[in-house]
Amino acid sequence: MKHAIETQKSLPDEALALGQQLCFAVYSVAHAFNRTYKPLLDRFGLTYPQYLVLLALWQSDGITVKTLGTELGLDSGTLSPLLKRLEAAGFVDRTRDKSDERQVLVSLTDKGRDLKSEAFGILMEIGKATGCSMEEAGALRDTLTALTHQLDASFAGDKSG
Amino acid sequence: MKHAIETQKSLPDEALALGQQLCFAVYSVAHAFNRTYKPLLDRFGLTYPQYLVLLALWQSDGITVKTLGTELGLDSGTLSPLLKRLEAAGFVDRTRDKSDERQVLVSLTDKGRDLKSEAFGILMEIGKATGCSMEEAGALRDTLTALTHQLDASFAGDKSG
DNA sequence: CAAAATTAACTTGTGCACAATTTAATTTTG
DNA sequence: CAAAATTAAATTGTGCACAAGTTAATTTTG
Repeated sequence: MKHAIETQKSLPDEALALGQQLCFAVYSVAHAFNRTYKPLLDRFGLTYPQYLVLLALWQSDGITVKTLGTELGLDSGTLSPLLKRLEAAGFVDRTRDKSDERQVLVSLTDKGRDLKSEAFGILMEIGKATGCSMEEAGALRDTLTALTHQLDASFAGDKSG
Repeated sequence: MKHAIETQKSLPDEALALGQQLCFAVYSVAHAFNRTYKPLLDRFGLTYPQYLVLLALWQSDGITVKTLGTELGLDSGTLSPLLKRLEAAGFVDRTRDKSDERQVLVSLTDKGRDLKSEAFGILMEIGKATGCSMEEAGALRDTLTALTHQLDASFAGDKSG
């Protein structure tokens, strides 16, 4: 009697297959990117999330942990220990904001700034590994960004409405 | 000599912006899916990776840890503790394979099998949250799956050649 | 202005994810 | 057939990711 007369419209069994799921395709490609980045970042002693933090800082140095978190979609529970490790490795400095002692300003050291020139090389390697043209990559990126916003909106919608 | 003559073409600074990166779009949508699944899975006391394991088992019950790992792209270092938790929660059983004592067979309990009927509802909720038609979702899934294979192939290619 | 509410960062605890190592079983080879 | 190589799981150690709770600074309000 288990899955019974079931779902009427009766989604076929294969609808549940891993290979059918968009979420699993996303999950898998995220891991694949991680694997691809790893050897490139290992040379600098960086993890992928640490590299994302540097990408953010190369665009706007000296921002708060909060701002960094907003850009990356991470909270301080993730960022605090990560930034400590980046500081220990000599890539960033963390200083209390004099005008608001609650905040901590994250800024690049010389070592952190210097690494930026290497990032262009990493970018090219990754671009090559994807096998995508700039246009394809850009289109896919925009599709995924839109999907992220759609999912976040649905999520927020569930809480209130 | 690596990427050598290189930056000649001189990628502009904005090429490094987070919003420009395909990898960051992937990273972000993966987290967005996680957030969307969380309230749906919390009701059953499941995490998202645990749910993926059940999806695999609903298609083919009684497989080895190794086979499960191949399907999910995970190793025993991740799966062993995860499966222990799934067993403790009563969703699966783990038994040594009599014909090859190295292997452990993972099979669904009644409780684990029963949960399958709920999965169709989760599928629908997620589908709704993505705001995609079946066709759009399928096309995006196929694009991402192809990209995963491309990245894995580049990765493997780096090690040998 | 003082009490209450809010905010930013940090801390604690749980659960992936993965590299590296260990242990035990099986297979290959000499 | 025994030694060597391989294989499957599990274990250990590091680093995210996130919920929940803490602390200290700031802002809001009565």
